[in-house]
Amino acid sequence: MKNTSPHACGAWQLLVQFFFTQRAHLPLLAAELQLSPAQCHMLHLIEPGRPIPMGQLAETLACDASNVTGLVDRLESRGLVRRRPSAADRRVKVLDLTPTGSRLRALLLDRMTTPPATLGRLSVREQRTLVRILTRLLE
Amino acid sequence: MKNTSPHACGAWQLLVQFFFTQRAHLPLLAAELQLSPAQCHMLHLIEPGRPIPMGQLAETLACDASNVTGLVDRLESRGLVRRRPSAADRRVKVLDLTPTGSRLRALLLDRMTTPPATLGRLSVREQRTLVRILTRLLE
DNA sequence: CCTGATACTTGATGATGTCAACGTTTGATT
DNA sequence: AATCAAACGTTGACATCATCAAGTATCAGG
Repeated sequence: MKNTSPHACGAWQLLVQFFFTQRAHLPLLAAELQLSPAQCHMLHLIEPGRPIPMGQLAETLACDASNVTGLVDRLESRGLVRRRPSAADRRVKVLDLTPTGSRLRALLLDRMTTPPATLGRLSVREQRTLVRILTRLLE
Repeated sequence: MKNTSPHACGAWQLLVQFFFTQRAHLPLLAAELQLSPAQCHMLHLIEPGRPIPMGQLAETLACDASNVTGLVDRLESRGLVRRRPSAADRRVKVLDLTPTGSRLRALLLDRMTTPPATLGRLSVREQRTLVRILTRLLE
């Protein structure tokens, strides 16, 4: 099958390599913002002005719902997030960023998406190619 | 500065996106092998036949040394890893995979590096380009 | 109404991760 | 040679992350 061509495997291995590298860097980056890696992941998923049900977070994180409860408890106690009952279904609670949370999220994304020096080694043309390919890859 | 060109930022944002997606998938993949995400990370770092000091693992994982102690305790109690005193320096303990650990690691890497269907959407030429670019990116 | 399913919470438990303190070993200084 | 500071790994205390089982409240269909 075409998915297991040598080049496809090689590319994916490199992406996995990248994943583990980032996984090791995240705790350091998170600590600078007084956050844990899990909280960074949460903050990344809650877009400002786009309230999201807790259940959907649990599904995206592929974790138990009770885990989300605890994570939101801590984020809420720090004033980063608000819990609101949904108007449509009073079982679901919808999360939204507070202004503080929104600012912290922006800071986090800024730190995370500031490209490392190694990206400067690519030509602009290669950078554009990389964007095009990754876009197709991630849908 | 050239690092913050729009294309470089865009590319890095996509890679961060990829990172969080994988971060959500890892627990599921790990559970199939009766491992935790952290244990997967450890196993990924210990190459068969290449003993590695615990301190080096702590540095690569950017975590406290005592954390490595606990992780290795569990891996060792499951017979995946061996602790040996280093001949050169009796303070350091060197880790090596057992045959069982080596097999499990191979299984893990196989699952992780099996490219998803979306990679099939790229042409072979694009796959090759991706490999070339990522290689430069990750050193 | 019931009844079952869904959404979230709670409590118990284990794994992950940090910090401070400790014992051992090492290397350099004196 | 004796000492002393630094390095390596371990231990214990503690917070967080994560799962499971059980519970409460709400919804939707019969």
